[in-house]
Amino acid sequence: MQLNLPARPPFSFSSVVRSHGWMQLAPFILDQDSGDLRYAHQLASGRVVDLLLQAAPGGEGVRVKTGADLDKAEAAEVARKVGWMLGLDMDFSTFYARARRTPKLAQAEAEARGRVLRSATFFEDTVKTILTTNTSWAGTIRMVGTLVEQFGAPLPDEPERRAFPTPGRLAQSDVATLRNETRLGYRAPYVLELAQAEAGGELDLEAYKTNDLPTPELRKALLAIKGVGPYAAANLLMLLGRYDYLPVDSWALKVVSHEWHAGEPIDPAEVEAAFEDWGQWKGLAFWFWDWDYKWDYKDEETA
DNA sequence: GGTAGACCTGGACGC
DNA sequence: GCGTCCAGGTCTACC
Repeated sequence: MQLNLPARPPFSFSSVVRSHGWMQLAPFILDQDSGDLRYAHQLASGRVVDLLLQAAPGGEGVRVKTGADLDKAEAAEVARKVGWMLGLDMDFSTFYARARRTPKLAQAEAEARGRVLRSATFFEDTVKTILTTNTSWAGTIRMVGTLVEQFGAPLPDEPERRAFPTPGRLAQSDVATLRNETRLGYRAPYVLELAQAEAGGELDLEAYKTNDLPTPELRKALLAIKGVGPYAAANLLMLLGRYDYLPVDSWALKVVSHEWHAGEPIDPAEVEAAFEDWGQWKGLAFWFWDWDYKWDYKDEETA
């Protein structure tokens, strides 16, 4: 079965996929040669499907292929989820108008930068974000991979590949297993607590995708999640399309320091100050800035 | 409100 | 091979 989904121009499938490191995290698999992205996903019905995402001919959208025969409701769910993951209808025209006048962002529109790859559910993105904190990128890849391997539902025709675990499945686990076998370390209780809250209905992360709370209030709600601090909240807000806060981590301190402070140690306030006048586009300007300092997470992975 | 120390893991390094 | 140190954000207790 095949779906062709249009995107608001400008759109580049490759730009979205390579917007950050998510395509290296299970259950995503990126084919480096073709640029195609595979994603195992468990639908609301419980069925696990393999989605092959690729640039549509002409580059104006995305083509979704799956070996599964989807009924009407399942096809609509896949279209909705993929639309969210790739931000197909997002509009960056205001950002581009400003970026055109900024040499370090001059290519943003031509390269269709702005969209960042997201997981199918905000629960998945929240867990993944917690697993990026206080560890190396290789550690994040390992933890997410093990979590999917141990708790994800398998694809019927390819059982070694699994979907990201549902909150309900993770909620049935326990801290000792997550800590010692999944090797999440001290993050184990955070992930378990999050899964239990989501599965029990005390939390509805999926609703965060569409709610219209002012960003500071949404941030406050995210900060109330154990394991989510200022960096993780800003990262999650970016994934929700809110760019008013910067995800200041050690990488941010490094690139800003080399860009404007001759490599001298700086504090988070100086990172914020560097992008203060970008207002609601702060996060995007920061994320797609053409830094002088070229180190990024990929260096660590291939080191 | 600000700060110090603890939390885990894996990699680098010295022996 | 073993032990030690360090980097990576967040939480909690304390001032």
